[in-house]
Amino acid sequence: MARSRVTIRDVAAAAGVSRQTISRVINGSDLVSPETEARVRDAVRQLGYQPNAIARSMALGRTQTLACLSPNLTDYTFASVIDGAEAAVRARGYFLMSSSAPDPDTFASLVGELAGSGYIDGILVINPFADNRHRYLPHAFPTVLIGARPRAGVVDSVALDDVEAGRMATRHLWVLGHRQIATVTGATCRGLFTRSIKRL
Amino acid sequence: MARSRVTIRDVAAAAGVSRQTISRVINGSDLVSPETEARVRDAVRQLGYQPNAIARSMALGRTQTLACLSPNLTDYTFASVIDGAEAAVRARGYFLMSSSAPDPDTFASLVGELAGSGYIDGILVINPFADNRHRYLPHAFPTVLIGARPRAGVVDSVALDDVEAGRMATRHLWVLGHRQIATVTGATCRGLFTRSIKRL
DNA sequence: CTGAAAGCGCTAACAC
DNA sequence: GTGTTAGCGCTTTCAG
Repeated sequence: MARSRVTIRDVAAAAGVSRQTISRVINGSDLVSPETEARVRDAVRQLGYQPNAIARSMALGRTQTLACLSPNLTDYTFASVIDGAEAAVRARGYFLMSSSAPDPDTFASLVGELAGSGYIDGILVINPFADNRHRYLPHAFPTVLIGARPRAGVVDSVALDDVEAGRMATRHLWVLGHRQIATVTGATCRGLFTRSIKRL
Repeated sequence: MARSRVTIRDVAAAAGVSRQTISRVINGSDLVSPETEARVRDAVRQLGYQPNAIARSMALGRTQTLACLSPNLTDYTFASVIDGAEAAVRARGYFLMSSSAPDPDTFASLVGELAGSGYIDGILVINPFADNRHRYLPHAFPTVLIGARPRAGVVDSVALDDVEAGRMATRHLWVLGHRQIATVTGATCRGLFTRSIKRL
């Protein structure tokens, strides 16, 4: 188990240097002599050392982990966004912890728990205006809204211009010569699409 | 930010007791006098204290966090499983960090990183036999396979009896009097379904 | 019932 | 270049 794993101390002993030097090598500091570095890397390899992320987070005050909250995980649109977010996040050396909050209450308590526990460096909120959950957005905590309308204003947000998207799709069909164009939507966006088409 | 938050120290000072006592109250130890406890709870509330999960993990040697790895997040079946797992996990006071590993390589590196970093107490693997990724399952690390065939054996696993499920569905239709029964599937399970129907 | 001391594994700030 | 000294915030002995 995690408890029994080899620590920076063991590596230091094996390489005959101080822990600090190990830390330097691990974090790519360039103030280490090439030979020392080589010796350290050897020790690391032989002992199968992997730095403990928790201890690191503790010392650094940040966890390299982001949370992503969405109403649910099964909605294909949400899932796609999360998938993309995860790839982007990981490419930058972060982890993503995705959770779903079906209702505002769950959302509120999750946000409180996540933002307050120190487990997370920032939060991504998908569909922040669903059932008024934006009222429970974390205060003074790094947050990005996804799928927010641009009006979000105060916080950073990624918005999709649904109206323009509809217009583009319709125009495409129109250009192809189609004149009988139907749209299948849910209740909420029906109005937008209709308007979009009219204005073409 | 996390760094500026109120710590157990502040609460201790405010309540006029030692940190240890705060810790006891937080963790529901019963060796604290009712009045002390009340005083502590007051201080906690007034200062808006929330224990730091990282520090806690550090001291405890576990993180109360599980990881769930699936080939992707957008497959409805996977997403449903994750959604369920998350609810179950949370109900037991854990967090769930779901990640997707589209290919065996990603899977292998993710597993190594997660299992070795101390960030995670255990791993859930969805569809462990997809593209042979079971070869890269973590060694000596708490793991549960989901969607594994019962033959998994060595590790704990949750299996779905696809054949019996198909049989049940078909029988249901049969009983209703239907005789023309079709099945729409992907390439991999076609054989199973066909057999299931034949044996009815 | 409560407190004091030590330590989890790592990194930052200073020496040398 | 490299080592030493302090912590990060919490919990666990072990004393009182």
